[in-house]
Amino acid sequence: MSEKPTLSTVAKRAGVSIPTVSQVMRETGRISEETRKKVLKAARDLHYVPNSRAAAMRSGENKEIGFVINQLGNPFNAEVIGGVVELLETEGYLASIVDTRDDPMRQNRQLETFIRHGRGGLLWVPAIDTPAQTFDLLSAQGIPVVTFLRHARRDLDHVGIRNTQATSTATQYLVDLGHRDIAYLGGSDETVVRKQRILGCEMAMTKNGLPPPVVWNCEDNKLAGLEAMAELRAKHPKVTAVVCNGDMVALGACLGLVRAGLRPGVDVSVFGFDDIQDAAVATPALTTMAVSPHKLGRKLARVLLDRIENPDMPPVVSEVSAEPVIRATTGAPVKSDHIP
Amino acid sequence: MSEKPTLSTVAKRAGVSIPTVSQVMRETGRISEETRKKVLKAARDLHYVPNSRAAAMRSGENKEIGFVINQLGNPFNAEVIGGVVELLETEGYLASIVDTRDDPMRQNRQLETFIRHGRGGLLWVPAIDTPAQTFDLLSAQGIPVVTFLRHARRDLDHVGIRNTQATSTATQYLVDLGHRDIAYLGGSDETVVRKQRILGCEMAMTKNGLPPPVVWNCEDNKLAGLEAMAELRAKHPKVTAVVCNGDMVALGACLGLVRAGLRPGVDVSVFGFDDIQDAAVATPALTTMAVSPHKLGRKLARVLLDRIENPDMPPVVSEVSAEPVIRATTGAPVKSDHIP
DNA sequence: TTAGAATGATATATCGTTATATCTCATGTC
DNA sequence: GACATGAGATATAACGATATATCATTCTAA
Repeated sequence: MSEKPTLSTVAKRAGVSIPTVSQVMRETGRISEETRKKVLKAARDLHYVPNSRAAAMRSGENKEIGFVINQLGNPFNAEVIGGVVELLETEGYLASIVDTRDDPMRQNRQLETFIRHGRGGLLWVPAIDTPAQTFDLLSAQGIPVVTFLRHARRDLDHVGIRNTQATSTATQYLVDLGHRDIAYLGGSDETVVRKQRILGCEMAMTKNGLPPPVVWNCEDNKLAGLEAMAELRAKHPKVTAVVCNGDMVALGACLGLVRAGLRPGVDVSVFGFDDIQDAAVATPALTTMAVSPHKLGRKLARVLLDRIENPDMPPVVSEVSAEPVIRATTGAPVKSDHIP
Repeated sequence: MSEKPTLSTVAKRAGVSIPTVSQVMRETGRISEETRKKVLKAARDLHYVPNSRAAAMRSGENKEIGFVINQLGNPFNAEVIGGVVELLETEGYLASIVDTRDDPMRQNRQLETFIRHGRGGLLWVPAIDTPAQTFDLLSAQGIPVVTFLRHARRDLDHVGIRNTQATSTATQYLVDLGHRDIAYLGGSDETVVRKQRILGCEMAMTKNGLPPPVVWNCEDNKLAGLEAMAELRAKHPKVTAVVCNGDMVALGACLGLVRAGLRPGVDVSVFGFDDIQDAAVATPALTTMAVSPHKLGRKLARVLLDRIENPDMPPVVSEVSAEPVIRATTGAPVKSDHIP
């Protein structure tokens, strides 16, 4: 109802000057106990909350962070966000998150919006086909930026996953079980992440003297995974195991198998990626490569804070390993299928 | 790398005064074509992006909105957020979202953070047991606030769902199918929302001369729903249908039935709420009450923008109806169970 | 020819803060 | 008693923008 309280309002009510109130609020310790009490009482009475943007303008210290992500609904990302927010909160920072849906135009608008609205640092999953112009825009602002998952520029800090290593591990596990016809399922984009994952799968196959995997594209959600699995089975009936681009696809693939009267983990093995919450609850429970999204988020935030504190460090790259979690959707191939 | 470009930087480069650049950027139309071009070129060369916080400070117009929600991971909420962001974007607003996880203390910190960081309006799902002090804080700032889902204060604008009507419809549908022993499953909180939903269920029962439903608490996620269904069956074996507090619980309940060797929609009927994406994909597909979260989000944003435009209107309350979507988890009760 | 209007640019004050410099006393020292 | 010392408060300028008032010009009309 009433007008927003400011330093001036509080100062008037307490009968002191504006800088005095400012000093009390910032606890500089140079104000006598007596006036301090007067000021604090006035501030409480008026429900005064400092305006940190005005403060930021003067002092240069800006504690708002922007997080530009490619898919907000994704449960993995949701947990990453949780970790980011948690760490930033403890340091008094506020994070705002926007979803590019992998549209470079929207992304450019959003980054500009963040700059316009004065963010002190940015966390960023660069959209597919991000133009060079977008990177120029960012570097012209001299604002700290950390890329996440997709390592786009070497002159920017980066936090990501050891993708190649992860899918290589998953593939090797399937080969050790006895699988020979393995496919890579999911994704349709040309991202660094997906290329690395496919590469890991290929490397493991080659190392074992096997042909490279069939790569089958589809969007990263359950429904697409369900349909893609059916199509893949139709075109490549010999495939006995699939390494998936993500758990959503993997869960969809399992559903697809069940609908076709097949048992995931017995007739066809399915290996996921991410270890989202549903993976453990699903029936059968999903075998997957796990990275703790929460930890990843915390690390991401930490790298940004380090950069803010120390702007002149050389670029930092921090990659986290994924660990296999073996559940029920993987098993040895059924022999009879191989002797027609 | 370089320092952040400002009006002053651009003005110097273009050889004009600061207000001139400001006018060009704001397209007031009072600047000659010739100087306009000069200025625009300079701005482009420097990758100048206006600082809207400095602008907001002077002009009072603030296009940043805060959204304080109780559960960010929830897919229903994720879609609401999509709708909110979409509408706000078209009007040049930026939304930042924080997750209270229904903790009143955290919520208070977050609201204060938003005020501190100068938000021009707030969207808010009040946490359970929000203290009066929090409302005082908000009203002292004179900042536009719209509550969402949980209608806490009559002097604030509100957007929500017609909960009582919705569960009444669902329950009536089950009664019409022939069910007599119906339970309400899910939630453990004392929120307005849940009370309204239980009330709707009760009203429909009473109207049909039936006893009020058994109310069985559990958290709003799949795993909890799974366990709760088992417990409910053990304690109340006669129950042939459940109305659920949300789709996550409903899906969990279905899993629980399957694990117990029962068929959802045949042995026990399950009615969800929300119509999240998984509801249609699940096997069997979930019958549920659908509200379009996307539309709801757009409406929510619209109400806030109206309030910002017209601060002196009386409080607005806008409630949206939920529509039943009949799928496979509901059906007539099996007769044999009733004639032991 | 000259007052008056219209046009295009600039000067200045201001938003809510903080940094820096300055001021006013009381106190202590020689 | 004169002067330095320091604590506690305040005056002032700045951050990056916009609103308002003002200042040159040029153009129009009597």
